[in-house]
Amino acid sequence: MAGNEHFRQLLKSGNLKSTKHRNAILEALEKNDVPLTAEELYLHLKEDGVSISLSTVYRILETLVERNLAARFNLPDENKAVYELKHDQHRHHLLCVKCRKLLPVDGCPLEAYEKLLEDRFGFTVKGHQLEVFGYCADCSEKRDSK
Amino acid sequence: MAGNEHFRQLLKSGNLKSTKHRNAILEALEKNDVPLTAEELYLHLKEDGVSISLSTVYRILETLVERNLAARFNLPDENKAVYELKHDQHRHHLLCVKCRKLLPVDGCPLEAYEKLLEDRFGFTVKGHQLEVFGYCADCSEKRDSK
DNA sequence: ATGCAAATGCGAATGATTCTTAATAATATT
DNA sequence: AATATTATTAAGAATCATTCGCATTTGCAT
Repeated sequence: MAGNEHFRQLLKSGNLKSTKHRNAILEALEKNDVPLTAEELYLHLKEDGVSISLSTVYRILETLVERNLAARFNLPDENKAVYELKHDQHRHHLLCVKCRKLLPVDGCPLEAYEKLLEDRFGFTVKGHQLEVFGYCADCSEKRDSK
Repeated sequence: MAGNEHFRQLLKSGNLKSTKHRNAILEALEKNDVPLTAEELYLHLKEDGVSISLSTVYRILETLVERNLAARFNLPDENKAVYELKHDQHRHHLLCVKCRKLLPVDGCPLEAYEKLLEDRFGFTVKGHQLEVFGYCADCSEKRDSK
């Protein structure tokens, strides 16, 4: 129950009641530190002894995204969405196309580019989505030595 | 039938037979110049008098992506995939979150960043996916004047 | 403690995508 | 130009992710 109070605050900041399920989902997202699908979250909670309905998982995630506490996006070649907590530091991910591992990377290279887009196209940038994919260190090694 | 020979070449380059349906899909993708969903393509073809099955559209798109003639990705807040032809110039898109228009932008700001990732994480970058979203010139104006 | 609004469970409904199988069409060969 | 070979397509069923509807339960202000 360590971070419970922390999550309660977070939820209050979005005008949301603090419930067992919401706390559990926030905790799972924080603990894992990589984007997860609704079903992965559902299974993690189950393992932790939290009984929950899959549709509730979806509903909670939708709410968190709505209140800007979480982000939803898609990884390449997947037809399901993943979710992660909004971090202080804006971040992206490296996706290994071989082992499908995800490596979070803090920081972002796009500030200058977005200014350029605003100047050149009169487009008001509100955000972006960037995923980089390739071979992680482990899988690169194996490929090299082959 | 203007570009037929052009598409035939393209398909041959991927070891694919040139068929009415594949040509029609390539033509629709080229003509529209923005990413389209499988269903949008299906409807466009229908309007052009090309009778095709939706599952064939999916299968052809999958094949084109496999052979690296097209790219598949997801736009924010959509749970369906869109497809576009691979262009000579690597490109990204500006998505207007208000009117949902898509504006293609040639060029890419990520070369330096990818080198940095390779150095810092030993990650071998094969590609990336970047979509920028915000308000297009038209929709920005309306917001300003409000 | 009580009541009301918000949250949840459960299963059905929807929407996108993939699969299966029989029929058809595109190419290489004659 | 006809044929054999093999890839491609149609049609709809099946699957998977996600959303919805409604009855029940829970959190929280009073």
